[in-house]
Amino acid sequence: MVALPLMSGMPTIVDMPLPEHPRMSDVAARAGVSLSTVSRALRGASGVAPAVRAEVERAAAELGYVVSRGASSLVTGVTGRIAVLVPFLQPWFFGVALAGVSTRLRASGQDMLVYQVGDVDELDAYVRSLPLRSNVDAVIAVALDLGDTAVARLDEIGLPVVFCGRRVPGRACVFTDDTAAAAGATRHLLNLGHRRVAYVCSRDQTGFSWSSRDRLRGYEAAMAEAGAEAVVVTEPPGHQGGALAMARLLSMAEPPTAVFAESDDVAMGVLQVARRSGIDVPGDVSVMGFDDNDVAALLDLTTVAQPVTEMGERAAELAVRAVRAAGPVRDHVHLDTRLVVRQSTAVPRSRREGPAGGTEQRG
Amino acid sequence: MVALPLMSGMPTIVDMPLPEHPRMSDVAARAGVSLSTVSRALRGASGVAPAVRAEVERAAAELGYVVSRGASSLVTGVTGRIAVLVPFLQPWFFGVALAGVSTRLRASGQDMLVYQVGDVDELDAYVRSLPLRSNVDAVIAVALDLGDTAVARLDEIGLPVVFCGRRVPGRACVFTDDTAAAAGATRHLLNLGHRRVAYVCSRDQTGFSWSSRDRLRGYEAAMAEAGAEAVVVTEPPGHQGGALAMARLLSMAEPPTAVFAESDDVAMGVLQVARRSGIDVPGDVSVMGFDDNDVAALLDLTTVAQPVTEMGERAAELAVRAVRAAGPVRDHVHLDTRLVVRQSTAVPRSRREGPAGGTEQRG
DNA sequence: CTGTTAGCGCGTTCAT
DNA sequence: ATGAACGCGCTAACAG
Repeated sequence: MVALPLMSGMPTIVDMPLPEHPRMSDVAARAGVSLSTVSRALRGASGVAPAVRAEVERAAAELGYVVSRGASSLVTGVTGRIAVLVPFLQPWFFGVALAGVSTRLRASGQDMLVYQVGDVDELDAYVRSLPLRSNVDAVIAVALDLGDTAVARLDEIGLPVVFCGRRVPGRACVFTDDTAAAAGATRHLLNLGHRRVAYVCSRDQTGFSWSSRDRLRGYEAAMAEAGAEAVVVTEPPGHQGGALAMARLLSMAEPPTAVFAESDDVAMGVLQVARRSGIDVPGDVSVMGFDDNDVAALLDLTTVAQPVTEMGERAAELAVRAVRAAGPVRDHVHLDTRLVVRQSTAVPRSRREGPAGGTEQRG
Repeated sequence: MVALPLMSGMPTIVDMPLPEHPRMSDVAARAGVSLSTVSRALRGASGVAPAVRAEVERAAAELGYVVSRGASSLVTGVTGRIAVLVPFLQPWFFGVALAGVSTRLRASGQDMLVYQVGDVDELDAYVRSLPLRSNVDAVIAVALDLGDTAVARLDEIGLPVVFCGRRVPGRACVFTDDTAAAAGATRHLLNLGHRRVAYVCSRDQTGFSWSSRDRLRGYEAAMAEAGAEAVVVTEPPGHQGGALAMARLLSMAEPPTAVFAESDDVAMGVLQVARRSGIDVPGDVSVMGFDDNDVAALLDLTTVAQPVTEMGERAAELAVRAVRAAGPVRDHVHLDTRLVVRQSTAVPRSRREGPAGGTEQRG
């Protein structure tokens, strides 16, 4: 083997192609000032002569220089990053919520780190060991119940937490009143004249609560209030669960005349089975959803609309505020839902054909 | 005002509540070794006596110590973060793709930074100034055409780029053959006996390509091959565009007997208008989608399925490899699509009622 | 208003 | 196999 004469200190082919990014010292040299001045100027700190500031900015622009966040966060402790925890990434809700968060964070130049924590164990693993240490400035938990231990851990680290989609006493959170909304939706069905109103809720397989319990409570309250008997069917999440639920409801001795599904997704399974069974909606049965996702409009589904994008934006807003305040932010942001009445709900057949009379049609 | 005797150097109430995280020196002290040894041990580097390594790990665990990525990336240049660029966050496709990326990155302990770049200007702004400098190790562009200048800029910085959902010569990418898939879907309709097959494509408002052009090409090729005349209707994206398109198609002198929509989302608008117009699907008109999103199954839509989750996973895989290799990775990962035949496509009515005979039903 | 100094927490040479 | 020094790129205290 031939010994190649590689003198150290001499540039070799190896270190030439490194496209060395300009550093702050390069900018300083070009602008003819010191490092601190560059730092101050670029950071918008006070105490820099306007002319000097302009000169520094020009030099930076010409060099294509961008401050290294990694380096500055090492000393400031601020990373410019915010973590968003979601149980799933696929469902409509989370995409929309993330879009809201993203929009808000872009406005303040923060970056969005997204973690999918499918079950409580993953969540725990995330909170425990992974990348919290000097990795993010705040955490936004979307439609997620962080356990007490997880929250305690975040507190210990001094990391602000914002809950999005769930009301948590004593914590920064943005939420809608699921219970009241579900009660309102149920009352709408009752007011139409329905008595047998069934509720389809999804089994909580992952240990999280998707506001599921709250909606159930609202339904039950409204039913009790009206003296009607609650009929609750529990199936797996998603439209498949909705389909299973509807199949079960249709095999009851006295099938319901109205079905309130926990979410639009579930409602779609209900609609599918209804259609395939030749059951007219809303003629034979009314169907109510929850969410107002983009398919709901398409299917003419009456549903409860939540301002999901705004929830994301507001949650991000709280997170940013918490970072800036460097102290606890405990705001509760309560957003309104609204009932969107479409074609999937109507007066029950019994009412139309009954003694009340009117312009009802038969056959 | 009373002057408070605050001696510097003396701990005040201000710096006491800071929940000081343990640093590497704390671990070193507790294990009775030096910083370098702790660093080596925790990083799994060679040259540490097994006993010492165990001792260090124990000390770290007891202190709840986690290595600061910020600090280590300052010296190694590796951030452990990968940026994912998406044009939108809401559509089904992106949620699923992100889930794939997330899963793969979790496996190697990388974090996922998500940026929504709604139009080319935002993209440019992102690539140009924002957080690239020592902020991420690689970039995954999902269903996005990075312009040449943007790519050149990333090259300049030395940041690996992986394209997900689009074939880019000379670049790492994972993709499906949209042209072939669209051609296959079109041929399926032609083989059923349809001659007037319309294509609904969405206007590219943002300057991005959603594989739209490729699918159109496949459709046109298959039509030409069969000697059939191409009928292309262009409308805004989403199901609203699909609805508009179907309305236009239905007002033609000779409406098509089959409609091939660029995406399932568009197809849903087509289905909606068909249903509202009392047009039977597939009796009067066949409808074909593209994507196989979760609603397609619900609506019995025949469509082209893409392995979106796998696309995300493979893209992340390439990104991780590029980071490790520290050199260019140019793999092309070609994934297969498949036609999912459901109830929205069938032999055209003319064929069923025509001279071919058979067990067709009338009325 | 500006420059100088001293670290932020860690990886990486070198010695030993 | 281990430890001491140095520096990653930047900000924060000081001095001038």
